[in-house]
Amino acid sequence: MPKVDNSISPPTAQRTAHRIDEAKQRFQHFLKENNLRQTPERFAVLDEVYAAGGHFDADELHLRLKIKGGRVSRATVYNTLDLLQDADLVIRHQFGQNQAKYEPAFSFRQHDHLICTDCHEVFEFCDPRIQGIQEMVGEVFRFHIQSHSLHVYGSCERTDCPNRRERSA
Amino acid sequence: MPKVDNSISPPTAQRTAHRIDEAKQRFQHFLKENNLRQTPERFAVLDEVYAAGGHFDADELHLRLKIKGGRVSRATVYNTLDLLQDADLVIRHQFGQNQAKYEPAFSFRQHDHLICTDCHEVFEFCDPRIQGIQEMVGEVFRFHIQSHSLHVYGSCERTDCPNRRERSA
DNA sequence: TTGCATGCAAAGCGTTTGCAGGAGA
DNA sequence: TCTCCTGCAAACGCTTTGCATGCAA
Repeated sequence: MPKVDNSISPPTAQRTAHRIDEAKQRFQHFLKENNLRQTPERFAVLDEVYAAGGHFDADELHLRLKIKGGRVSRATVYNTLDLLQDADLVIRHQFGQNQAKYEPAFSFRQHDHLICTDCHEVFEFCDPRIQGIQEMVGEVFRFHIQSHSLHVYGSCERTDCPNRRERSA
Repeated sequence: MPKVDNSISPPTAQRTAHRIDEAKQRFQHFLKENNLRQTPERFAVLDEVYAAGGHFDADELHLRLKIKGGRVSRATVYNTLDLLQDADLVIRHQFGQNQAKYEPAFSFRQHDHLICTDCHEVFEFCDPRIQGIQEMVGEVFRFHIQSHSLHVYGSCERTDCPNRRERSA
């Protein structure tokens, strides 16, 4: 019986809306705390981050904002993503060379990533043992541990795997 | 009693020499196999990679080669590092945004990395539990697992920690 | 002799920065 | 009003590419 858990359920529309509200409040609070301005651009970025949910990169986000009619510049997208990181509202992952991705931080729980080397699709999993490893490393090296990133790379075994679709591309 | 192991012993001069020989043979074999040319530049890069040992980035390596009087271009350094990766003679790690580092692959054993967020120094550790996690993730998602990277980030607890020296820089 | 490998410099890519204009507070 | 924030474009750092020359086979 594997301890690895891949039962991260997808969000319902209701839960998504609630998450956005929660995130918005937290961002407002963060901006006020730090004497930063509440601009429409910043909230547009936050909305888009939480509306879409999954993993995305900065340029994807910029494009989505453009399509929705907003006129938020690339610089502002990057700037706001930094703020959201500081506010613990998004997490940044470096999946490889020139493959930085972000995801909303109000996730259902802490998780790690499995990346398909064929199509770069990202899956999530949880394993409680990682917490233990992290704690022990901190003890042994006398480090104050802030975070970890575990990326497992591989390719799907099933020939009909949907994430093979982009293989030829 | 922690299972985490940080007893990776440093190489002796003798062992280093042996490792270089082994690596050189393997590289020769690899080049022949793939109908690639055995150029002095390629072996100069290999030598320098194994002579220094630890983690390094492409530009550091290029600089070291320049200092030693060689005239290997940046392009060739990158090209050769790619070949060495294909030959399983170096491993590339992406420790963060614009922080790609390489290390010789004939290491003493498989290990993961602890990165100081103050000075970016990299420490190595081993934990057998990671192997188990990797296998289970492969099973659950039906993936053929190729590799993993576990990076733990934190800062040292001791005020006299040597890796704080660059903190002000 | 043949064509792969090299050095150089220019281009590429994602990200950051500088600056003038615009809008929160 | 007074800054901070924004958009734009140019700069940035690392890496890759194009092209003429050089050298391994």
